[in-house]
Amino acid sequence: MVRLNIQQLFPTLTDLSLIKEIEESGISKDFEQGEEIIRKGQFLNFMPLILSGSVKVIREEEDGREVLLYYLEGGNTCAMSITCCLNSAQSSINAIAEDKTELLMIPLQKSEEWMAKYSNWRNFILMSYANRMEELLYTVDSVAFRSLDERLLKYLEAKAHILKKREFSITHSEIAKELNSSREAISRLLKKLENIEVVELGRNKVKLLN
DNA sequence: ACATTAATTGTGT
DNA sequence: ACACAATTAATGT
Repeated sequence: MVRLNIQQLFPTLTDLSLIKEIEESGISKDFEQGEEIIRKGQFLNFMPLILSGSVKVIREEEDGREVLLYYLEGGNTCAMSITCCLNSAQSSINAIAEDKTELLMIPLQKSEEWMAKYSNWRNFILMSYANRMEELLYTVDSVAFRSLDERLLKYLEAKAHILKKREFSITHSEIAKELNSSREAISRLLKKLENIEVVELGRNKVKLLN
């Protein structure tokens, strides 16, 4: 059943002997919602493939400020871990399970071995790297050029997409933290959105309408 | 059921 | 951004 998952989730991995190797050396690991997967400063000795659930990738400052970089879902891999693994550097980001999440940990040596051995694997890594880069550019310019209300709406939509839910239990200050804004600003914008009938609010609750 | 308290949200400056 | 008010949920009595 792992094989089925891998073929469905990672359609570019067609080489059967590669899939067999992945099955053999991948270690599956479960994370509960909210659990830390990778901490800033940690050394990585594996490459995580996401089988199910979703992961949010956060950039965090020492003073507690943070920005949401992007979400990863089933079929993705963490691009940061690639950079990190190549030069055995410390992680520069935090990754948190946004949902109940299942990962397949690929030992670093295996990944390197497969890079040389399977063009499938090499392309997969390259492509996911390129995709993440794209996502990242998108968030960079939304931070740089978009107003906070646009960002808030995008944030909610991205969250809805990733969690496959339109209603979240989250507080205004948690949202503010992820967008690196203030709680008051978010409260006020959310209320505007509520008046425009775009969202419905409650304590610990934001619901996207439409 | 009611009172107390803590957390979350609202508002004016 | 700050200070404080208001509201809501959780908990104890």
